[in-house]
Amino acid sequence: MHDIRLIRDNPAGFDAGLARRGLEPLSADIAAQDAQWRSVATELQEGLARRNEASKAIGAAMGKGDTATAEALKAEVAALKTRMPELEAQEKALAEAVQTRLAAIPNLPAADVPEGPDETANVEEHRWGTPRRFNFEPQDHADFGPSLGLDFEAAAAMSGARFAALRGQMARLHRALAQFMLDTQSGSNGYTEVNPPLLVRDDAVYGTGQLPKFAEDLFRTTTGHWLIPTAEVSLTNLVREQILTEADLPIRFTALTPCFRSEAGAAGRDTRGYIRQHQFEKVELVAICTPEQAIDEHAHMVQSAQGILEALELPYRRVLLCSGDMGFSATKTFDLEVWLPSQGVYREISSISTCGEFQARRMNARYRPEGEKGTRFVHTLNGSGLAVGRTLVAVLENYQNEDGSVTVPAVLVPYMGGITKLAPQA
RNA sequence: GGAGAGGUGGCUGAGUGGUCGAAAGCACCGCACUCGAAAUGCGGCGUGCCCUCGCGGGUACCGUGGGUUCGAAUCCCACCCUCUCCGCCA
Repeated sequence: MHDIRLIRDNPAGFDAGLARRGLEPLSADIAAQDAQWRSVATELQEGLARRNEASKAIGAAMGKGDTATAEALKAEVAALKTRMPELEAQEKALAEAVQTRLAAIPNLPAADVPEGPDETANVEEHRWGTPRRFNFEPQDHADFGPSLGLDFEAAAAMSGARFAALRGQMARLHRALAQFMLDTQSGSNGYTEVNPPLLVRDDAVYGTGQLPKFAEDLFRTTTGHWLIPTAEVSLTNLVREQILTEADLPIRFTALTPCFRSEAGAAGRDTRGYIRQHQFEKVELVAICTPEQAIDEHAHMVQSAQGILEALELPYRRVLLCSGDMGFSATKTFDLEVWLPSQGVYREISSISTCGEFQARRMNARYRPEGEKGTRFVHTLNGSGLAVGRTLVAVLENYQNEDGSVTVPAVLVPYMGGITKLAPQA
């Protein structure tokens, strides 16, 4: 959510930011709507002021027992009030129109975000690890996975496309990955482990920015709840409508949760394999901090996510997203992409964004700066640390052997009860 | 799901139709006292929005949304949430 004052004060700057996102200028339109609202609001307030004045006089007259004066004043106010309902309705409609307008505008890119229309303009910043040289043709996990317990067929029979069941060693490996990630993030990386709600109300999803624009990407229950598409929603909303103490910041949360996405706009993309599912697990990282802390928190979050890939010895690269490829609420985003040998490409496995006060405004999440009066909006950040399903795919593909087995990464062996290899089950 | 109680400022908590943005206490800030601190005393201290160059003025806000009234924290309706008891349940 943008501050209307910023648009009033610097319309050109606002439109320039939108242009970097590939959007048409909106400031003139919004400013006009806003001016109209203010004029109506002022007129309404003047009417209310006169009414309040007269009502006080009525109270005073009645206190003195002067019924005649009181009755005369009552008649006067009644006449004065005839125009009020209309003005009130107008004011409300105009205020809502401006709000609705603002709520649908994405965050503006930070100054150091490269400009570009789509992912082709993203900038690779860092590369870690060397893709393994196979002395055989590396296979697609969708091909050799099923014999290791990755069951698409049975899941499709009960749930349809984009669902999978993990069995036996495969389920264990998935759990090991999740546990390892959660332990690491809640340990030395300093994120407080949370087990949050997976079903949330409109306000929460609006707060993080998935609503109102992206309802079609979400699942909704018959009770009107939304299934979270990411724990970013639950973790960030942990501070909604709160006034935090500066000394408590930064606050870091992590959670291992299922995520639910309808993938409405992804028809035909990644239909094979375990890359794009309606339901997947993810270890999420969220930070709530002051504006001054945000850059360091972002760096720390990136480190926290990269650390997982490095511990698993999975080659990856870090990409700074260009203005046109960022999500709705982000002002700056790094993606981590892991090497998938079967496709010979790096695929997104984590997205780490700083949102400035964009989400905080929507959630009304503030803090009280020390030695300053009043409150300020917090900054919010979120990132995957990591997507468990996609990490499983990366492990399977990078650690595959010619005989169809998969070596368990060393760091996971303790989580596997000593199992060092997934072997095909005929 | 049923019955009951309740949601008031950063916190605790008064207030059941008018002069209530709201008593009191705590917390916080300033001043006094003190070598300094504590204790004590005095004063200050909510937020959003609109108008104004500014001083300042106006308006809204007592869970949320409607309604009654000249006037609503206070009365009415709906909803949300919390607590207690009962039922059910992993």
